[in-house]
Amino acid sequence: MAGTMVSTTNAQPMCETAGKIIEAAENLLIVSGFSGMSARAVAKAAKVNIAAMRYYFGSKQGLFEAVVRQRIAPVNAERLARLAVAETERPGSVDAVLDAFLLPVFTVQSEENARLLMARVMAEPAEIAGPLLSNLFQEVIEAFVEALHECRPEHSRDAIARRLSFVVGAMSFSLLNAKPRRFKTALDDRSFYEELRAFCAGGFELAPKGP
Amino acid sequence: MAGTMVSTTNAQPMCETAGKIIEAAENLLIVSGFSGMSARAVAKAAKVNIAAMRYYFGSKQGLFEAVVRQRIAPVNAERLARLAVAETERPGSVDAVLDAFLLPVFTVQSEENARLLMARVMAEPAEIAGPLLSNLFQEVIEAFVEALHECRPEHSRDAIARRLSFVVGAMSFSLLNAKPRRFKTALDDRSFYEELRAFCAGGFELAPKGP
DNA sequence: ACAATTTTCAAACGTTCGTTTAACCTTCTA
DNA sequence: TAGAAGGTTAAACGAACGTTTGAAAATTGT
Repeated sequence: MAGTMVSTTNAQPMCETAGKIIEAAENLLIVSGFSGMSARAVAKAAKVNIAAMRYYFGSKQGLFEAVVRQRIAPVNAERLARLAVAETERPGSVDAVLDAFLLPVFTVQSEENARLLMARVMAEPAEIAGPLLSNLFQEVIEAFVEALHECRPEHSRDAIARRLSFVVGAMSFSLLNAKPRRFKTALDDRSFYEELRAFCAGGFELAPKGP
Repeated sequence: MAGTMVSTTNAQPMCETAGKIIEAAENLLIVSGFSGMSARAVAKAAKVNIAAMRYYFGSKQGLFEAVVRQRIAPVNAERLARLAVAETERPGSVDAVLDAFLLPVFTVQSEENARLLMARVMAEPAEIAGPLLSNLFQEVIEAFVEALHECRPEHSRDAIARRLSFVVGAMSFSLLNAKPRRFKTALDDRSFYEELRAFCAGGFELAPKGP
């Protein structure tokens, strides 16, 4: 067997070198995406030999998946935990379910990088991040579609799933474009989150009629 | 001067070779993104010599911009045209403004590729598509922010701009993920559009109170 | 028909890519 | 003290990258 390779499922302390690689890779991933990020650039930014990447993560793709898992898994765990609470304490509330889905993105890791990475990965071509994201999100999506369907049984599960993808898109895209500021908007995280939640919650209301 | 280079502002008939290159580049862009698409792969898919790319478009980046402009410019022109109509015929209607913004994506070019390309480009890292998108969208965004602000003057222009970015994100992301079907949902364009419009329109309503 | 221009081509440019090898250094154990 | 194990390194692998060259082919104008 070649190398030790840090486990992807179990979050062991992780040696200093692997940590530096992950941190550097995350920063480069956010600005350049997977294909635009070179393994050599990661090694240089981490001030580490390039062979260390293979030693710890096997390949560039392995490093990518480690970075993504480390950021997304805790967010999704928190989502499911909050959803369970919401369903017992505020059953039938779309707002509560949306809070359970959206809030962890802003709270479980305080760094902006956590949100930027998530948004960047969501925008990655399917051939790069597709299977990984399917694994990471399948359980969460099923749970939230079911929960939202119970709040709004007049919508089909497919319609709910579509709306949930609108929610994810609204969040991801606006996070990605907060930096370049194509839609000029500087705002603290709290206010931004509340606007996002309000927008998404409104999207689940039944359409009101005419002008 | 080296080569002729097809103009980016003026849509001349364009010779067959340049057309084949654009078409091949578009298909590869959609699935791989800019960094993941190699110029050689484009030449091979277009069954054209690789030097033809430089001859007509100057560089890989030039080809990228030509592809994007050709698809997005007509959509944005139609958006502004429809917005003008909406403002005179249904003043103050958020639905009408959102229709003006969203419908052209689904109508001015019937091919699915047009929508997929737009979504893919929106997800491209800023260092690749940033300046291009700023040029292409600045006028449209300003016009629609202003129009929406007149419909909902209780929201600041910044808040409106943020919500518009939610709209763009909801559309882009759900288009990108319609193929890999992470959010499983197969739907004809018309129904998909109506759900999207309903969701976005709801997002502009004032938040209703609790449960 | 010829000359001028535009378009296409094979071939190679130098660079950078992700990956791999094999040797070296450190640390701990026998 | 010898050796095994884990960690790190410089150096190089072949392949693919975007770009460029210079000349052949095709087209155009006269």
